Amino acid sequence: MPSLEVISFDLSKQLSLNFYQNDVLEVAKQLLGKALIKREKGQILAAKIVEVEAYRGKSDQAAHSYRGKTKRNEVMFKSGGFLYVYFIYGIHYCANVVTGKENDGDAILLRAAEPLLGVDIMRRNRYGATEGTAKQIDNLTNGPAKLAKAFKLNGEYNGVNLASGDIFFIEFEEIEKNDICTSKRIGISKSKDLPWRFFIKNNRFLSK
DNA sequence: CCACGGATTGGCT
DNA sequence: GCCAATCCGTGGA
Repeated sequence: MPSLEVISFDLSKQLSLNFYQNDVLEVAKQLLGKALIKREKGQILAAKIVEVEAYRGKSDQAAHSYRGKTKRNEVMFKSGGFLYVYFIYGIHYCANVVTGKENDGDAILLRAAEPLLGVDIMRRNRYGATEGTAKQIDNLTNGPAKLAKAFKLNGEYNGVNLASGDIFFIEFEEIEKNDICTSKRIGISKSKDLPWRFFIKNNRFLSK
């Protein structure tokens, strides 16, 4: 893991829409090692994606899109390259990347990431201005709702274009094929046996 | 119309 | 390990 001081970012390596417009399982694996970037009030937030889950509109009963388009899930039916943010358990937001073609209903849940830049802002977003630096960096973005909160990805960001705004992904780190692990998805009750969770082996920032 | 439960988290026993 | 928090989309009556 590179130290924070020597990381250099090439924001011109922003991924374009065609990156997202492929099969959801392919894009999910390719998203590992990419950096999620958000410009927030002139500052840069960045985190390396270390864990994701794929959801597929057709054939996956756990997908919000499985029963067809509704007001809530309509963004999932766009073509790849949009952000789908949903509200869950009355408290939390979770952020997804829409993939594939229009009306596929496929998306990738961002489950965990490794903070790279803007850690103090992430802390503030997660814990409020008063809690400062006491909280450990490990707990900032190691879960889907934690990541969404650290990046302040709430309902206002549902439907934003990942190739033409202040939120996008860039090339960051190539992940060895042997370091990409697969498992069943977490926390669902339907289609629970599909092996559509992907994560970087032994990474310290995986969800708990 | 109403009841149910969810792609989670954090605090308490 | 267990469970409350707290909203709202969805599905059955």
